[in-house]
Amino acid sequence: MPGHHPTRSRRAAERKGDVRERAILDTCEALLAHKGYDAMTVGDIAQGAGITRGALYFYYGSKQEVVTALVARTVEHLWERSKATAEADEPRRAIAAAMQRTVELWNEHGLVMRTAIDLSLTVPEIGELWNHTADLFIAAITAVLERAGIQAGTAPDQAPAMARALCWMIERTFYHASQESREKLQEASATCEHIWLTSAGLIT
Amino acid sequence: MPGHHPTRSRRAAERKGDVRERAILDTCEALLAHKGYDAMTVGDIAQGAGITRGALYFYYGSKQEVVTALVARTVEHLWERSKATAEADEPRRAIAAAMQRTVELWNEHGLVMRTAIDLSLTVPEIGELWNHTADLFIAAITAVLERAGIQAGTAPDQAPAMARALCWMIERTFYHASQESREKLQEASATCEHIWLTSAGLIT
DNA sequence: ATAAAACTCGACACTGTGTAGACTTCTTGC
DNA sequence: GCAAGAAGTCTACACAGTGTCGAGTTTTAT
Repeated sequence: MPGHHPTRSRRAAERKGDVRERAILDTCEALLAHKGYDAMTVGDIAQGAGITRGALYFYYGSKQEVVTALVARTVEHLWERSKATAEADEPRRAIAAAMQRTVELWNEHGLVMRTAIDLSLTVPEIGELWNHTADLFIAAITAVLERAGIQAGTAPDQAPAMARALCWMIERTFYHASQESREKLQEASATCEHIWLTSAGLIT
Repeated sequence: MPGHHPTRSRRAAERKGDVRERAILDTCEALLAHKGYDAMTVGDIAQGAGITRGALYFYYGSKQEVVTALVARTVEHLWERSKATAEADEPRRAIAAAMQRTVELWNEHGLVMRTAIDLSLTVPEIGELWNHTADLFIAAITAVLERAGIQAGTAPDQAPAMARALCWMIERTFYHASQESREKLQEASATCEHIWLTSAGLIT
């Protein structure tokens, strides 16, 4: 998204602009925390990053672009973190592990994730980013369900459709719980895990 | 929310202002459909309702107030519609009925409901309206779960917590599906119903 | 018929956005 | 070590949308 770096030479580690870019994103994240997206102006971001509005527009073309970059940075971290999924595990264990990892992700990045969800509709690029992320999770859930004996297929009571619904359940439940406290998040996780297990036929 | 009607006499059926108010809300709903909340300006709304911006501010203090009123109108309709719930029915039948009714609600009011959800965070009044609505649904789901034999209590695998998660699952799944098509909505409904039944222990 | 209310309008001040152009500071090839 | 150009920074401006004000017009009740 940073628009103006046509040729970045091979050894110029840490240009001044890279530091600024990071400062902008960090400031944006901080502001998001106590002002919220709407209240936060690009002037605020610039000031927080120690530059003027004009200078900020050198790096990002708009407020939306800044936030999009922030979401992209975070989401990238999510993927990184989730790549190491113990896919080949026994279903019950896989589910527990997945839920635990998700709790950690929301504890660390809840704020940005909530913002991403909120802006999915209005900022198409963020929507795409978030949908892609959701699809990864849905695929993972589908895999576990199938390994637990749920039929693969496109009917509403078969693995992919159920995985989609379960994914949205987790997203939404965590979205709300992460606004409250870490304890609520942990409880919410237990509830979601229970429903997931039941749906997979792993609890009578 | 219409701020300036200190005394409305008892028989004055259909003041001019009432008609305007309705026109404003209708226009707002229409604009929401093809422009979206952000793109829609209060000038647009006023123009659509056949008055000037200045006149609109006589009825509503801001764009947010207009949309809040629209959401309130719709949500009131939801409650109306849901009061007639066949609470005393056999669980399986109650679940099927509830899901069918929910599909109808989303078919009719999907747009406003989606907007309400999107604005829940940024507009506290809408958030409250929507949370209250959700609580009604959660209570209804809890009742069904308990009648199906799920323990009442506050633990993560007991009725209220599960009802909450199921409610968010339905909300989110319908939110996405209603953006696509009526067919998707129907399928999504089937999936949610299946998970609900399973969680209630009504499907092996 | 008249006074109060309900209602309407155009003009204004303010805030935030995004752009233009001039200026300074780094980098790099020679 | 020194030009040339890329990278970075700034002030000033034009513009769009919001919300307010005060002066008017219409409706309603008496």
